[in-house]
Amino acid sequence: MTFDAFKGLVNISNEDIWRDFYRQNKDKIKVKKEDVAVRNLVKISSAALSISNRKGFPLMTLRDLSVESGLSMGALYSYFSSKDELLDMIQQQRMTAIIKVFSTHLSGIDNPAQRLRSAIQIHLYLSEVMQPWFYFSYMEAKNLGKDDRKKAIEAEIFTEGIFIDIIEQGQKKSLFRNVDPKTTAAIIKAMLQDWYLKRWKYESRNVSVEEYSEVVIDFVESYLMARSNQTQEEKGWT
Amino acid sequence: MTFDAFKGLVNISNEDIWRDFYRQNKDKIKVKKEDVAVRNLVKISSAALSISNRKGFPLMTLRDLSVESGLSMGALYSYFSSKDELLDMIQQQRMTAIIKVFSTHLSGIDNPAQRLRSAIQIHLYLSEVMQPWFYFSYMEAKNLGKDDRKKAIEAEIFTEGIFIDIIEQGQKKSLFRNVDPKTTAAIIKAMLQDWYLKRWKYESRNVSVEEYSEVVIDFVESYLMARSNQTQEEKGWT
DNA sequence: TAAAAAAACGAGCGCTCGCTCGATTTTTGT
DNA sequence: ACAAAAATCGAGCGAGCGCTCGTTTTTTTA
Repeated sequence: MTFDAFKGLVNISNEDIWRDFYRQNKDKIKVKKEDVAVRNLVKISSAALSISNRKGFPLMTLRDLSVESGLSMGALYSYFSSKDELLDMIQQQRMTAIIKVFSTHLSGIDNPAQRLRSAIQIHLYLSEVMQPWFYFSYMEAKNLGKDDRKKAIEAEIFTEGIFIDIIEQGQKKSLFRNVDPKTTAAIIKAMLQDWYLKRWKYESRNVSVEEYSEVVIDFVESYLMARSNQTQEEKGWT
Repeated sequence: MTFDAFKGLVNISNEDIWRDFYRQNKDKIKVKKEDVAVRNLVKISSAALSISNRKGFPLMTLRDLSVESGLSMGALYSYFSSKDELLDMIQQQRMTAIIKVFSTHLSGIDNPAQRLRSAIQIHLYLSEVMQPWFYFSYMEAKNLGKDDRKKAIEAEIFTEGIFIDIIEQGQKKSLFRNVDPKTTAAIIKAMLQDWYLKRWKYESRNVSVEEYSEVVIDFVESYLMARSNQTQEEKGWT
């Protein structure tokens, strides 16, 4: 699947995401009219992500946010009750989106090899569509309260778990060699994260998300398919 | 080389590092006696890294630092002239150490395959010895001023450049297949960084730095040695 | 051992932060 | 068109920040 095709499919518009959020949190949000609330939630989250990716969430002041979002201090506090709650809101939205997209796009793919390729591609494409959110969640994870830190770790474990399962399935069917599934999955995650953490690098080198995706898949397949009975002498490594 | 052997060899004690720093910055530091200055610089940097790794540098107050280091506010300002300068000091020290250790341990190794293994191992072992520094530098990079941000990017490019060179050498000698050296090096870096960024994960799974090192080397060798004329049908991937 | 030099001290300054709330503007219902 | 309801406004608050500097304590010198 090309990235453009994926983008059309998921169509995770900020508006949809925040409309859902608003409906689930009508009691907390002081603004009564849905359209007004959704419009401003989109403005607020966009501004918050933009500023945070520039200087980090702790250094973002609510006055910054007020200017960038075009809302007054008071108006901002109609949508959240503290700066920490704003942080929670953004984290929560990202995790919901990840789980939703993964379960949608992986269902029906049974072959472990194909499942692996798809999972890598989905993760990369998703992080490309929602780059600021991914970057934000990763970099600000340690500023969360302990409840939310636990949630962030669960999210890390969730996506890693997808890869662990796939690798174990492939090993059971003797498609992959017997490497440690957990460490392998951890390394795959590291590769996927680099895409949104070092975007400046790949952008300056004109590496597209499709190209990066191919390299990662090739990397992982090479590792999982390497002939384990091949000695180092045969490889010419010594 | 085992990790313990490496640890004995480098012996980068905080004291040595800060003694060098003190001698190079006598003019800026108000304390005249070397032993007193070095002792306190060690205390300050240790405390700063400890607090920062807990809550991040921006959220660390100088009162926190005062309590944890055992020095008064005034005493702290005998060693640096602003919180930003403290950040610079720590960054600067890390980069000096990296360059020093790499050039020492890679000189004399000519075979690209062996050089690759050594470079991976050195990077992992070094980040293990200096974990708080590595973690700190990575996470606080975007809070630097633009001059120092440039330095941080240069450091990223420096280590990546080591791997790019090795890969190109290996390709020239036809030991490695013709993959893109830059993207490959970037992915190797991502693997190496995961070790110090997600230490909690590997610790809880009882993965040692030696074990992780073996997996990364295996991963990278598999990729660089994969037979490019092998079709997907042969691999059984379809 | 007492004067001088060095180091450490910490209350307090000016400032910015997160957040509040009475005043004001905009939208809605009739 | 106008009153009621909803939404927005932004000056101002107390807390806590980075940082200073007159004072005190410790160490060195002779």
